[in-house]
Amino acid sequence: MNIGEIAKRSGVARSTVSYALSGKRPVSETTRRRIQAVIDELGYQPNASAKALKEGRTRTIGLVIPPAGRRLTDMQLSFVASVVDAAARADLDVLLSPSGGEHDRSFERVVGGRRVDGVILMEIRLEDDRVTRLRRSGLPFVGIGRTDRPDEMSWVDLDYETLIARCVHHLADLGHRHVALVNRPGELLAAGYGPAHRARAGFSRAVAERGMEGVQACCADDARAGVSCVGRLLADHPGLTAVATINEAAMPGMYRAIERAGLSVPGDFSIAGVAGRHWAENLHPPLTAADVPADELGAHAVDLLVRRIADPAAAHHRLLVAPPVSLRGTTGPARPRPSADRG
Amino acid sequence: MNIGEIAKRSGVARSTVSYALSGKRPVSETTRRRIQAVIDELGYQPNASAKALKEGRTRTIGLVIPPAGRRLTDMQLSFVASVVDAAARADLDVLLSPSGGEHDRSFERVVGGRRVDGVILMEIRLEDDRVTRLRRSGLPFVGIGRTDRPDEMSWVDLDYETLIARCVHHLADLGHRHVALVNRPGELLAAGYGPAHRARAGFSRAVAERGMEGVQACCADDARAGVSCVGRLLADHPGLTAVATINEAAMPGMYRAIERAGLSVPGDFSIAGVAGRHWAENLHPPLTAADVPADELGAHAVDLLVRRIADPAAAHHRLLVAPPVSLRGTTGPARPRPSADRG
DNA sequence: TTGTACGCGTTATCAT
DNA sequence: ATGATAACGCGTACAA
Repeated sequence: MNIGEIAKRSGVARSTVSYALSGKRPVSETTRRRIQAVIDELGYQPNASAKALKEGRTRTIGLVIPPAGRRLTDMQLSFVASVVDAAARADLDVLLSPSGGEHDRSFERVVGGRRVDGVILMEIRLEDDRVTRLRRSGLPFVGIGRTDRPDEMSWVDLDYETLIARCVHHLADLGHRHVALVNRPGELLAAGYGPAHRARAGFSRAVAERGMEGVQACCADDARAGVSCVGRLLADHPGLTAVATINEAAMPGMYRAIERAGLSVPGDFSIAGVAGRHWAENLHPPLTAADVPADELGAHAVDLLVRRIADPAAAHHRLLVAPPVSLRGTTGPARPRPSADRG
Repeated sequence: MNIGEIAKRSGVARSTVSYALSGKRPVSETTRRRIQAVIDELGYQPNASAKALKEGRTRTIGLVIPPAGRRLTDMQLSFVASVVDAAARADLDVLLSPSGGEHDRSFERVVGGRRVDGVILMEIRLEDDRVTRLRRSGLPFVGIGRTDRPDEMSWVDLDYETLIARCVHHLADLGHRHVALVNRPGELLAAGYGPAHRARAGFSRAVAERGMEGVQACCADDARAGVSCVGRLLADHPGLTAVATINEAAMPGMYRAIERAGLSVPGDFSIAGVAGRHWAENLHPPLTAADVPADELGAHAVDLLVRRIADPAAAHHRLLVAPPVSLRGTTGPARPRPSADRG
């Protein structure tokens, strides 16, 4: 079913069908209705490829997500969901590209083949080849996250530095003197993943400001790693009474390790973190955490991208959010650990 | 950068460039290298729309996911992730369409505009307009889930009926005499959502076979609903000692309700369910559940779809899986409930 | 190897 | 207001 067929059956010219659909030239009501009747009958829809080829835009955006194999965290999934929803509201389709590096085939197809009008990039590193590649390509893009040159691109991001600092201050206010940061995986930190670095910085700063003792640990993104990571922290630091963390996926394991050590939360040990609201609420007990507004962030990213597509030369926009810490069930006054002789 | 430009700079015809890239006609090694040099220098990649227009295929598959607003369950997200990964391995891109009904704009764009070579459909209902629409369109498609006419399409699915029956039998073996089924939301059941209906059937059958007393409840897909649903079940049925469930998202709430009733798991009360392995393991205590192999199912769906695209006339294929129940920490011998006078 | 028609929708032009 | 015609976007594949 193509436009020529519709024209033939309606007894009009191809161009008339096109104009009837686009309204870019007046078409009499009678012919318009006749054409529409045929279209409805045959269920015609213009070929998206032909349209894209002619118009030079695809009405599709690319969403670059962390690559295969690695399991996405709840927060990342929330971003994906919110981007897809926001795009659908703007009548944009979303093409997913699970790509980590610049030379990923999927990434190259999406960026190089003009399959999309713009790209939303997730899990950005401080230095990121994909950002370089996208800038070189001239394709509009928006980061969920940012590089170490934040003024050179549009982005939305969480202020992990502030958030972790707030967690530490909250714990300090409760009397905790010895806290740990459970960070994202060491590979990510080594690869220059921004949130991991910024969480570090915020933690170090806050700990110094409050004259506390702080330890940092990296932890893989899963429950098992959370168990061993916190298990080790508890064993190595008898004075430790609290943990701050940005590692969502490890949280269930962290709870387990604390329980296995014979400690209760929040009676003997406190946890504060950064997580999506649902995730924090589903933990048991519910986690005191800065609630990440993934929905708004994703929607905002789409919004920025749509604007950038409309005017690629416009100034860059940024949005850095630092949601407040919601007090739930996992932080309480510091109490020396039962088996801790020193600390 | 288009193929004409490459041809000009290489001093050859456009078609020669095309043949040099596709290898569908011999091109002398010297010219091939000259062309390649120009391509590398300019970073040329063929325009995907033009290619799709000419070839009649997009090398893209559509993935229809549950629509906006409703939060996707962990299992649904696992399906999405596995489909995207499997597609990437096959060098296929994935276009996401968050659509519930047939008249969804996004759905129509994807199906009607020939934007994709095939479609994977999630959360299928026993009678599903989208299936009708897809069949009418002639576009190859594969279901993750199936309608009540399972022989008319290709699909992969979980055998919820068997799985829930197994959970019930497991509970019966442990001496439980009075169990409840916590199903998916009532709207889904009313809308004819297959898994909800099949879970019902499996539950009723197994309960009858073992001469048990069974109650059924629908529950929204979130923890809060889980709390109130199980809270009500516990209050209304003093003899109840176990729950079987397919409602992942409600599970954390179910745990909470049981705890609030002063019962321990699995000492006083047992839970068995159907869930992704990660989800089951992350619960506290880890859930005894049939571990849904979402990765394999998603990959298999992509595989079926690829085959269907290659040969749309081929016979339909199906895959019904019933993974075994992994015993974890939530089921134990039946024990009359502390406050239960009758039972 | 080259020239060219084709896939399909859009839009400008000239004419009615 | 509408028709007829053709150019265009870009890659592919057949005939020459």
